[in-house]
Amino acid sequence: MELRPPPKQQHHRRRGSEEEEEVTGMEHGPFSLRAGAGGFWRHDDEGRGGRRGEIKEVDFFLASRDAASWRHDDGFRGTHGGGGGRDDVNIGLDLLTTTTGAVAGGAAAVAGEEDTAKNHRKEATATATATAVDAELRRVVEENRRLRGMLEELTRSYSALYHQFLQVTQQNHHPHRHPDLIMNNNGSSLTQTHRTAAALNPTTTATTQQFLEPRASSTAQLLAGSDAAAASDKEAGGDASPSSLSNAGGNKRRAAQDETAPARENSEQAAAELPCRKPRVSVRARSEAPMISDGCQWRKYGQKMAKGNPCPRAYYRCTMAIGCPVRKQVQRCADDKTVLITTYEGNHNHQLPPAATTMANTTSAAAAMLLSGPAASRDGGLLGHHPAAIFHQSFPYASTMATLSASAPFPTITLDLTQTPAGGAGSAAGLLHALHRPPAIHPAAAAPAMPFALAPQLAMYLPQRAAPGMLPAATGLGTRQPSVMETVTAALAADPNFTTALVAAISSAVAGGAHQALSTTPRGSAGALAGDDSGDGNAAASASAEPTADAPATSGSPPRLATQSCTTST
DNA sequence: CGACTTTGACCTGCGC
DNA sequence: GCGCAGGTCAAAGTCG
Repeated sequence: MELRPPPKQQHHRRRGSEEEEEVTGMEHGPFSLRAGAGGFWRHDDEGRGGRRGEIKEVDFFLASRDAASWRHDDGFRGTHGGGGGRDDVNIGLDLLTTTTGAVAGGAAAVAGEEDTAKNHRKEATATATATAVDAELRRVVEENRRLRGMLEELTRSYSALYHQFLQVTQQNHHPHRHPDLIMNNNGSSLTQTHRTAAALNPTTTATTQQFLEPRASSTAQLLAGSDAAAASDKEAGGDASPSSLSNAGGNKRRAAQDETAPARENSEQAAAELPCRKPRVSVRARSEAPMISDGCQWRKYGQKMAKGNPCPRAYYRCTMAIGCPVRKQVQRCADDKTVLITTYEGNHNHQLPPAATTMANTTSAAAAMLLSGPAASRDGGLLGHHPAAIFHQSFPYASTMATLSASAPFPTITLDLTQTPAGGAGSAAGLLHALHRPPAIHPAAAAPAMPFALAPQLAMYLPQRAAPGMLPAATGLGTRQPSVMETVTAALAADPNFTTALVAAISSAVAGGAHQALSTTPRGSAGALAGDDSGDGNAAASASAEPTADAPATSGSPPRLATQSCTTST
């Protein structure tokens, strides 16, 4: 019998003062949980008469309307913020201007010496203020410079480790290389293999994953060999055997998957369908809320106590479409309970709402980045449009945030967004700087024949360019889609926490190609996804990047979308 | 009544 | 083969 925390159901169900108190406490957490900004959960609370006062989710992509009150609070942001179309100005300059105006007015109105002295004092005060602001600005810039240096060092270390990893992986898997892999390899390096293959055919992402999955290659070899049939039966859950029909759990799931692909034409397809081959993307974020809002609708189907962690792990299944295979696990970090670890597995078989798209793009792009390697972005040619390349071009700073674990049962890419540098604003500014270079992405987006089409998430940012097939609901809203910069700065304004800003920044600008590349499945749903790329764009356009009540994520949202809870005991 | 959460039971994979 | 841990199912309970 497994360990379980004391029953929390009653506590969860009966809204009491302590729950509200918890909410109150969360408002002071690193994530802004105020309802006024139109968070994803807010739609549910207000629109569906949900449980008031209950905050079970923190919106990762809270594009706060509070951005209207957005202000530069440091000089560096001001340096890069102007490109977002904002007219923000340096506070210090404002103060000076105001004071100067007061001086002029006073001089005109009063000629007395006392007033003159007073004006001199005011002027002196204004000068001192300007000096202080200037000094602060210099300090921030200097701190930013220092952090950049640290970041570059980290990046170098990461690259070195990554290449070591590639070498080790190549040594481990070369004897068991999949036939298709060999065909694609052409004697070139592992990295190059993936680069070329991925650029030519997104489906080869699955092939690349074989390098990352120790069991995968051996399985593929088994399936490709003379024992393919037997191995296939075994690996597929033995759905042909009578005994397995009565089995619950994994066999049923595999049987269900086999229903969608009754006849496997080759070993690659069979191997790729195995659940164990799905890579996972784990996002670590600091949050007091029990679950981050990623835009999708999730239904909790289980909760377990994981060994070595006092906090239970919750299992969620995507309910935005029937049969969507995507699942996620939510668990608090054992070491730091403020860190929420959300692990995604599988690929959506439906269009995603914008918020979900951003998260999917973020994780997928990070995964693509890691799968293809940091060197990929520096390549020209085919790889110039590889999602990883885009990710790198857009986020040269991001490589240090993501790690890949090949030791886990699943190839798991971890996006660690919990590490807030001391000069977070400086690093954020680096991202802002990166985001300020949209041409790195737009050309690829504009080319329909690219390995992946226009990133839907990005499409809505393109000026003068309506996403093809934009839903009337979107166009009818008449709301201006925020620019990348605005999204980032709005997030910064909504929540000074760096991780939040980071997520918003990455999510807003990562091209959808990465999503497509990684979401491509060998079953053909990939084709649907690829074909629906513009559909994603529709989805992205159908609702504003700001999840507001005006633009619900989906028309068919279950009533309790916002009240999904993860009862993580602490 | 439907949608959702909770939770005990069950299944599978893996290590010993 | 056994035990453990992870993952999932499905009945029961809850809520609007």
